[in-house]
Amino acid sequence: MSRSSTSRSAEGRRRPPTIHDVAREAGVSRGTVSRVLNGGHYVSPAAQDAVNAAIRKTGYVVNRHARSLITGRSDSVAFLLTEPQERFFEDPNFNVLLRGCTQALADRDIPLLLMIAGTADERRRNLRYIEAGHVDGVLLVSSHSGDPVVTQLRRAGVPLVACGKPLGQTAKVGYVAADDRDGAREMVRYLYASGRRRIATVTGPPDTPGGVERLAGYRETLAECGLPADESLIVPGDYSRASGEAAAGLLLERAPDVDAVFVASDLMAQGVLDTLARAGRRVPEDVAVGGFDDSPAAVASRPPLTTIRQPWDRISAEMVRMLLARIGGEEAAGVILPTELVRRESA
Amino acid sequence: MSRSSTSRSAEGRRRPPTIHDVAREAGVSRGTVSRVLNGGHYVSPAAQDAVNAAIRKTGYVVNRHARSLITGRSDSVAFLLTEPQERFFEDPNFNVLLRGCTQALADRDIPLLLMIAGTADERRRNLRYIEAGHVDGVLLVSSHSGDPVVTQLRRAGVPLVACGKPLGQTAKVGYVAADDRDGAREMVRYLYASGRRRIATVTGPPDTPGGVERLAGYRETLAECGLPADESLIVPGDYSRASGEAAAGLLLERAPDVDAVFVASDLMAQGVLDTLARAGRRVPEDVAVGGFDDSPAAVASRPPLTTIRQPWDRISAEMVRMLLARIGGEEAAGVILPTELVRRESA
DNA sequence: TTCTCTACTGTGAACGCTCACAGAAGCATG
DNA sequence: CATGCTTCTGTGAGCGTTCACAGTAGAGAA
Repeated sequence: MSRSSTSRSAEGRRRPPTIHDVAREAGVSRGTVSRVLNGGHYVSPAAQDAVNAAIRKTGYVVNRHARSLITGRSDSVAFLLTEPQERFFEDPNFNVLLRGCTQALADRDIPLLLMIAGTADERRRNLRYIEAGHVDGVLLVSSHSGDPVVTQLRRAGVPLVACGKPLGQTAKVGYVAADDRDGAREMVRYLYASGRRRIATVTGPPDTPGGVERLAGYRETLAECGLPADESLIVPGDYSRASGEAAAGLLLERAPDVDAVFVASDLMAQGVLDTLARAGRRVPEDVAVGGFDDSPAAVASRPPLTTIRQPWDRISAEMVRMLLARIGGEEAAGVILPTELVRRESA
Repeated sequence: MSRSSTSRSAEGRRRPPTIHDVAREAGVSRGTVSRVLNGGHYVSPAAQDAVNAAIRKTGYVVNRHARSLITGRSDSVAFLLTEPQERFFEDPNFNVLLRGCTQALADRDIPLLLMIAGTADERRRNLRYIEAGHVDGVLLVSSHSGDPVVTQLRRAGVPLVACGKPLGQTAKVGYVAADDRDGAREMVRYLYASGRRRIATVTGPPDTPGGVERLAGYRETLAECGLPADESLIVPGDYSRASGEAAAGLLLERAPDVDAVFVASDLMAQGVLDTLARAGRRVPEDVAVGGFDDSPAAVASRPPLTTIRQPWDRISAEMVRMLLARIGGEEAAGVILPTELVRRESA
């Protein structure tokens, strides 16, 4: 009555081989095959070889559903993107990050589930999915602080690693971030060293780590260099190109004698360049412009942007490493990675 | 010996409720709960309500591993990206596509697994994963033709929907594409209608659908309009900005009297604009420039680019719809969606 | 010899679900 | 009153794996 060994239906996919087929082929029991599959401890070399040969011969691939059912692990992780919907997708940094994480996970044979939770409804749905244990951990990319997702996932006990230092409760939340403050310091120091004395800044939103830390670095360095703290030189932005344009306009009005601008993102810096060009200021002769991110836009802009490189490849690799460690039971920790000044023509 | 009902460990996650817990809570059997979960056929209204209440009360979420183990379906699909590694991630079109697919799938509560197969090794690994039945279908984004992945997935009988018409064997492969040829036609017609008579083109690679079809549309329209077919007006590109710059340089050399260029991608069009600006040609007064894609770059470029909009939102929605239909047993089909001319300042 | 220890192997029993089937109840038809 | 149909419900089996446990064989020690 039951189907014959290695049966296949006439049309369609053949029934994939099970651990049982492999065991029969190798002349051992299911248990031994399972042991080979899971590290090969307490397996004789002969059995080991027989099983491996049988796996090759049958084309066996483990059924992850069956495995997950019993182990309680899913061997997959979520890449969860919350908040500002399409914003992230336009951000070149995000691409690099997603790509890096996918790669790092693939190396460990772990699939990545991409989740986008723009609306509250999507957030609820994704949260339910995650809390149901369908993934072992979450890589969280959330721009703004006070994200309710963080709190909920923490409460549910789901291993979590965030990109960028969460501004609120950081306990029990692992994170990997670039050294925003030090990057800002380096840029402002560089502008100062090249002779600039009226150094302005265009900031990011005050509820993002980058908005806070880069501004802090700017302030510290001015003080270090003995320059006066002039609030009219500090203009807020929201990371968008348009806000960079507007900020530069405001700046030229308030402080026409400005000779350098440290802009908290490359995208905004492009807007600043546009406004400066329209106002007839030459870059870098009249005004030096420094960006942040080293996005592709930095190379494409005219003139090419001197900027601070964020080590996205290292960030993604570290996020994955940390998440897997957390899944393995390790405690939460924070890692801050160094940035690097990239000199181009704008400063 | 066994754990008490709804047991929870002191620390860590509590044991999630099973279908059994729900059944007990609702005073019905597992079977009835299962029926409610799967459409509610042959369930009395009273039982229906009791089960739904019990689900809410217990916070039950179906264990997809257990379900998949028996149904043989995984209720997840792969988004498979093959070939040119980071190229795609720099392409804004790709972002929109990925986002659209994630969204469309999320609406149906189906997770998307992101797979990147740049190297042959990654291709092999991902293929093994897919063929093992870990996903129900594949959304394939592959730029170049003759992709071995297509053949292998077809042979394995995995439901497959490609983005863009596969140039090779199209039988049994579903695809969704923009109407490249008609888009090109519309642009060239528009250039002609605005009085241009020396209309050049910068093409995409000849092994991509966009490279072939957009060129064909260009040729057809010139003939229609009674303009001579002048091969010196056709310059090859590879979709990159740099290749656009180079192509425009070559073009100005070969045909200095050119008064319009239809460029097969916005990115290349930006390169063309750069070269034209350096050569002192005004756009659109001296030379009109038309792009293709309507990427964010089209708005950002100076002057803003007249271009052909690809309906990425509809493409992604249709890809998902078609894939699910194929998983449901429907035959492969091809869908071609209309493009749209977007008038800005460059033409 | 006998015992213990180690290295290895096989065997049920789960994991949480769906599916097929059997059966019960209600109602109309012969 | 039996028969059939429809609607609904519960039950046992089994999906493919891992895990705990029981067992075997061989080596070395007493």
